[in-house]
Amino acid sequence: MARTTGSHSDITGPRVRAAALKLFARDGFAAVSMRQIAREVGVQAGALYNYTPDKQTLLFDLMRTHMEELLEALPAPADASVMDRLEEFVRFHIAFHHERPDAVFIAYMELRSLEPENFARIEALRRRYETALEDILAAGAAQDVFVVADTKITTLAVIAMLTGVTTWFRAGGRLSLGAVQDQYWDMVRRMVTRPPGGTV
Amino acid sequence: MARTTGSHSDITGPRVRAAALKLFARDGFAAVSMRQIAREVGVQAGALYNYTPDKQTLLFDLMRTHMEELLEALPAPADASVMDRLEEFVRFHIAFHHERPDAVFIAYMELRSLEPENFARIEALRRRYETALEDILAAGAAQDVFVVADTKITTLAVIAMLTGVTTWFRAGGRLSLGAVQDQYWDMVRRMVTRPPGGTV
DNA sequence: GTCTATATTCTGATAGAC
DNA sequence: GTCTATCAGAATATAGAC
Repeated sequence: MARTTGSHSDITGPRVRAAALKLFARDGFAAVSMRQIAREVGVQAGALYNYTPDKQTLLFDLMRTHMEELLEALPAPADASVMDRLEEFVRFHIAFHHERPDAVFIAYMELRSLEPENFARIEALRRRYETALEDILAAGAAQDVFVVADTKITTLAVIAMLTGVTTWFRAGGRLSLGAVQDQYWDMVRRMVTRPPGGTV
Repeated sequence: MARTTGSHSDITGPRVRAAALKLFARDGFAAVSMRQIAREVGVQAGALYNYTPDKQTLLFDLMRTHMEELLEALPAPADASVMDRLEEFVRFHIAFHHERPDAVFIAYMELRSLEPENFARIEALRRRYETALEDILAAGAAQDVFVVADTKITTLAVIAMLTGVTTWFRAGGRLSLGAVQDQYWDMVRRMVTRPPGGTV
């Protein structure tokens, strides 16, 4: 119970964010109190305010950091074929989201907990990510490599499908990450292409 | 402000559930207070407890009702072809969920707000629904009509993809409900089949 | 069946000692 | 930088009048 004195700013800051990430993901932003976060970190509630001006900003910073890391890690448009670029996107999305289940969960479950200004900023980052996929689909459609009736709808459909993986996939289960990536790539590929010789 | 006396049990009960459904969907279970629900209905907070023993039960009843209605409306296994049964499922899912965006949203956003026993009961209903789709896919795979590497994964992928529609589709927008159903059915069909003559 | 009033607990956030 | 103590308000739920 002690821990009465000492400087821990370099350590405590990340621990506050880690605790908030874990608890927000498990119970939801509104259901988690600052005291719960403090207890998880091992400090008193008042000490949290050395690391965030308020609870809302704590949530926003978690979401913004996640989206920025996602965009930074996203493979840049290469001069590879559209088929290879799509495959790369699918595998990237599954792998990246698998490594950060809590952040992913928060990023699209807690959008409604954001105040309007913060919501707009996160939404803008999310759209940039969607656009990366939409660009690939549009390029493939233009080249007649993909059969896509509506690139916007297909973008949303593919992302919804891929993000759903995080709700059930756990390492060490029946399937390896690679096997899951293989299967989803197979489904996405068939979804947007028509094999040579097809009659429909 | 009056409304001081009178019997309204037949009217007020449904209005309490409607208000809770709306507010839970918009702000989340934990973020909505009983006072807010009461204000929406036009009664005092204490009066709500004539219609629900507590807030948790109110949420549970909303979710259970939704899942039961979903299962009841689900087309029964017919002796139609597996292809027709799959198409029927896809169109049904989109149409049914489109009619009840609030209930759908709550049903899979607020699972974590349920106490363990209630969670188990809702989860059981959800699994029955998934099984209906999985049965169709398994039957189609057995008949070599569908190409499905893993029926469980494909089931989850299709449901995630279809449910995602509710996050963006609004009647009166760019696309009609029928057009959306057509496009999703096209994507799902390609996802699980290989056209005759395909070489891969 | 709804009201008013209230018990009890918890909330986010701040002040000041160390 | 963390603690203790506290403020002001809101939370769920209940009791009893009408």
